[in-house]
Amino acid sequence: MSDPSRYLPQAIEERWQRRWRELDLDDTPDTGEGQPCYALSMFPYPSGSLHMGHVRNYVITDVYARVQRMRGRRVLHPMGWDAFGLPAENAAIERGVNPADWTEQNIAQMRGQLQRLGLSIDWSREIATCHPDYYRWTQWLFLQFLDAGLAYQKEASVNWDPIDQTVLANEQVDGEGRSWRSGAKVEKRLLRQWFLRITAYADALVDDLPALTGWPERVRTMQANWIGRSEGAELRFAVVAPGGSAPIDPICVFTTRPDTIYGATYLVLAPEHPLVDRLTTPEQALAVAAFRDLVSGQSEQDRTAEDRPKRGVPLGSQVINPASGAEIPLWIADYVLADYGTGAVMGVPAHDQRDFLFARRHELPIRQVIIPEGSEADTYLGEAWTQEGVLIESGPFTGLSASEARQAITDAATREGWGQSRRQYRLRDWLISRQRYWGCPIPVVHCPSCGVVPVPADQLPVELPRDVAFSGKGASPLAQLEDWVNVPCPSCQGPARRETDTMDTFMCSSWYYLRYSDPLCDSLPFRREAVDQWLPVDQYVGGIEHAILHLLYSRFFTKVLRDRGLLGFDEPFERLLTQGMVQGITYRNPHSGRYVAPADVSDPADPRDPQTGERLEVTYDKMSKSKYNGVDPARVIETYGADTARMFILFKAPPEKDLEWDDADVEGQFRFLQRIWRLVDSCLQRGLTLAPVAPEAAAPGAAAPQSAAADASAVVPAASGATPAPSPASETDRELRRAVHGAITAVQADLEGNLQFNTAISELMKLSNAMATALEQASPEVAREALRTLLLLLAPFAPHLAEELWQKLGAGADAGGEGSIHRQRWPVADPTALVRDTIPLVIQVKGKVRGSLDVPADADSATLERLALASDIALKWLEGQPPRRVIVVPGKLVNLVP
RNA sequence: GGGAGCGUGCCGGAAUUGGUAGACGGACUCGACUCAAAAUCGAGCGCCCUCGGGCAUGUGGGUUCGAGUCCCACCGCUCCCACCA
Repeated sequence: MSDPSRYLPQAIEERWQRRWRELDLDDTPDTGEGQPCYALSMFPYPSGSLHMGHVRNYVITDVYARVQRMRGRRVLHPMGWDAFGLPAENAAIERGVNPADWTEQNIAQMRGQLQRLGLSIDWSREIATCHPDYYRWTQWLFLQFLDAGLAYQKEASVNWDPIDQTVLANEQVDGEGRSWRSGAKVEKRLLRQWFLRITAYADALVDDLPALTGWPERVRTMQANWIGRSEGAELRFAVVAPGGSAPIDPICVFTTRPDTIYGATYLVLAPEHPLVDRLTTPEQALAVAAFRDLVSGQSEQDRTAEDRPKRGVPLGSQVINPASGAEIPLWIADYVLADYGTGAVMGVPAHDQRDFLFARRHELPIRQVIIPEGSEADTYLGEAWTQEGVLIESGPFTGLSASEARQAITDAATREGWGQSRRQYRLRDWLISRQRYWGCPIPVVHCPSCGVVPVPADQLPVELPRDVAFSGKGASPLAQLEDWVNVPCPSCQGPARRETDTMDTFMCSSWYYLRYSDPLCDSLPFRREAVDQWLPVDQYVGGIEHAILHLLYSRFFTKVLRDRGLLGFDEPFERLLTQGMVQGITYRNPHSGRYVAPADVSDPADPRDPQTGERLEVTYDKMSKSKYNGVDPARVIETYGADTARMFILFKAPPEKDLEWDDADVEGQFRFLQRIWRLVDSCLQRGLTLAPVAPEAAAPGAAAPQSAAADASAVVPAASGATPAPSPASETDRELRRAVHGAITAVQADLEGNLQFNTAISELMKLSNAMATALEQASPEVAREALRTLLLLLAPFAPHLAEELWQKLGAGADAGGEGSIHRQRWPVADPTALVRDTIPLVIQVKGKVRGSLDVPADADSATLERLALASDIALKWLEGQPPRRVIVVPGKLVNLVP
C-alpha cells in the first residue's frame, strides 16, 4: 500500500482529470450570470509531440482562465489545431501515409498529452483547420474578400522557396532572405499568384496600434515598422523624348524629401522598371542590357546589401527637374528597388548618402541646397547632409527651413501639376496562394469565357480529394488530378478548371479565434451575437515569433469582417502576452563545435567532453534535436506530475522572459508541493478538517453576480462564500491572519494587470512557510481559514493537488461537482486582518538607515518626529546637535538631517 | 544606420513605482536524524572589517533629505527593421 502521508501525483492526477470530465467542469457557459471572459492560447500545429513551449503557453492561459472562473466570470477557454501545413505533406512523400490520417493521429496524441496537464479546456469546442466543416468557412471568407475586391490575382515577382517548392509571403521570409519554415534562401520568380489587399488597411492597422495598450510595446513597434508608413510626395519629371520618338508620360518618383528637389541632379530607375527599354538610346542599349543581366543574376540578398558599391548605367535620355527646369540624366541602378514606391528615385547626392556615393562613383554633379542653420555652403562635402537646415539655391524657396519647404514645395507641385503629397508603405499585399496539396483549396474556377468565377456558397466546401500522388516537385499535386480539376463553370456551365493552388495556412489561423465562439454553426462561420458576446479575446497568449505574421493578419481579417458587418469590434485581441522561450541546458565543445547530450556529461559541475576530456561550454539555448538539449514534457509529468511541471514553469521566470529549464529546480518545486501535502496531512492527523461549503454559495454564476467593486479591489469585506472572520485571540492568530490576507492581496495584485505568476507563487510559498510554524498554535478557526485560503489560492496553479487536499479535508460535499474546489469563489482579503497595532519606523540620519523603532501604527507626523528624536538612534548619530531638517513619511520612515 | 528593450549575489529572479536592496526559490556550507545514504528538519549564505562600522544594483556625472528606480553621457548585451528613397 502506498504511504498516505506521501504526495504521489501519479496516483491522484488521472483520477481527478477523469472526475472533472464527468462533471463537465470546463464547459463554456454561453448564458448565465457573470461577465464573459475569453482566454486563448495560440493553437498548435499538430506535429505529433508536445514540447515545453506548448506547455508554458497553455499553462499560462489555463491559470488565467481558472482564476477568472473563480472570480465569477463565464470563461471560454478553447483549443484547436492549426492542422494544414507542409510537414503532413512531407510525411506523405517520405513515408507514404495520407496527410489527413497523419494529422488525425498527431492530433489524438497531442490532445492526450495536453489533457494530462490538467488544462481546463472546453474540448467540446475543439476545431481543426483541416476539417471540411472548418475550411468550408475559410473558403467562404475568402469569397467575402473576393467580393469586397480585397482578393485578386496578379503576375508578380514573388518569393519562391526551393526546398518546400512553393511561394511565400513577404512576412514569411526573414531578414536574411530565408524561409520561416524551411530556412532555405528564397528565390525571386515571376508568377501569377493570389493576393489579399492588406495594404488597403495599412492606415487602419497603424492607426489602431496605440490603442492596443494591453499589448507589449515591442510588438506594436514591430508591426508599425513592418507596415512602414512614410509621408512624402510623388513628383513627376517630364521626359525629354529621345530624338523624334513619341512623347512619353512623365516619370513619377516617391520622396520623403521634396525640400531637396533643387538638388536633384539625376534620376534613377530600378533596372526592372517598365520604361527602361523605351528610354534607352541606341548608343546605350548594349551597356543597359549587360547591366540588367548582371542585376538579374544577383540574389535579392546581394543586391540589397547596404555596403555594396552602387552600380548603374545611364540610359542616354534626359528628364527635366520640374522645380528648377534643369535637364538631368536618367540612369538605372541596382540600389533602386522595383517594388517600393514607384521604382524610381530622384538623385539628390548632397542630401542622401546613397545618392552621394552613387554620384561620386559615377561623377555626377553634387548640388548642395540645404545647409545647417547659421553655416555656409561647403565647397567640398565629405558626406551627404541628411538633417534639417535652411534652403539655398532653391529659387523661390531659398531661405525656408527644410520642414517648411517640404510643405511649400509639395503645395507648389500640386498647384502646378507636377506632384502631390503621398503616403508610402513598406507593407506589400499578402501573397496567399501556395503550390501545395495540404491546405485549404482556393474556391474559384477558371472559365475560358467567364474568367475567375467564385464557387457558389452552397457548393462549399471545395473538398480536398483524399487520394493523390505526392511527388513533392513542381506544381500542387492537385493539378495532376484531371477528374478534380475539370468542372463545369458555375456561371455558364461550359468546361472550366478549378484553381489548384491552396491557401497559405495563415489564412486558416487568421479567424480560428472567431470560430470558437460558435464552433458548431453551419449557416455561417459564426453568428454575430456569439462572436460579439465573446470577442475581443480578453487575454491572448503565444510566442513572440508571431508578432508580425499571425497577429497582423488576424487584425486585418477582423477589420475586413467588421466592415462586412460580420462582427462588431475593431481589434481581435484586447490583451496580449508574448511568452518567452523555454531553453534547455546545452553543452558544447568550444573547439570542435560538437554538442554533447546532458546524459553524457558525468559531472555537471565540471562538464567534460566524454571523448576528448575537454571542458565544455555551458549555455541555455532554444531546445532542438541537433543540440541534444530538449526536455520531454511527458517525462517530466511522469516523474513529478503535472502540478509540479505547471508550478515550475510559472515560477522559474516571469512569463514573457526566456526560461532556463533545469531539472534540479523542478525537484525544488516538487518539494514545495510535498510540503503542502504534509502540512495538510499533519492537520488531518490532529483532526482538523474543513466543513463542506454550501453549494449555493459556491457555484460560480449561481452566487451573487461578481460586482464591479469585487472585481476592482481585492480588499473588500468577505463576500458570500468566504468564512465569517474569526475573532482571533492570540498574537499567533493575528499574525497568521495577517499572513493569510496579505497573501490574498499580493497574489491578487500579481494576477491583475501584468500576469506575474512567479511572484504569485512565491507568495504562496511565504504563506505556506508561515503556516508551517503557526498552524499548530493557532486557534482552529484561524487555522481552517488559513488552510482554506491556501488551497483556494493554489487551485489555479496546481489544480489536482488542491482538489485532492480540499476533498481530504472534507471541504467538498461532492454532489454534482458543486463541492469541487474549482467551483469555489476566489478568496477576498479582509482589510481588518492587515491592520497592525505597531509598525517598524525606519530611522534615517542624512538619508542612511540607522535603525528602526516600533511605533503605534496610527501615530501622526508630529508624534513620529518626537519619537524619532527621542530614540537612542538619534542620540547616537546626532551627537546632541538638533537636526537642521526632519522628513517624516508617515507609516514608513523619519529622516533626520543634521 | 533606424527603432525597441535590458544590465541587481554563485544562479533564476524580487523590490508597493523615489522611502530598510537582494523577497521567494535553486546551488553551496555547517548541524540534527541515520550504521550509512536518500528524504526530512534547523542554521548560514553580496563584498570588506580593527565588530564601531564601511562599501555595494554595468561605468561616470547630475537632481533629491533620500536614487536599483528620475535626468545626461558612456560601456555591454538582446530583439526587430534596414540601399524603403
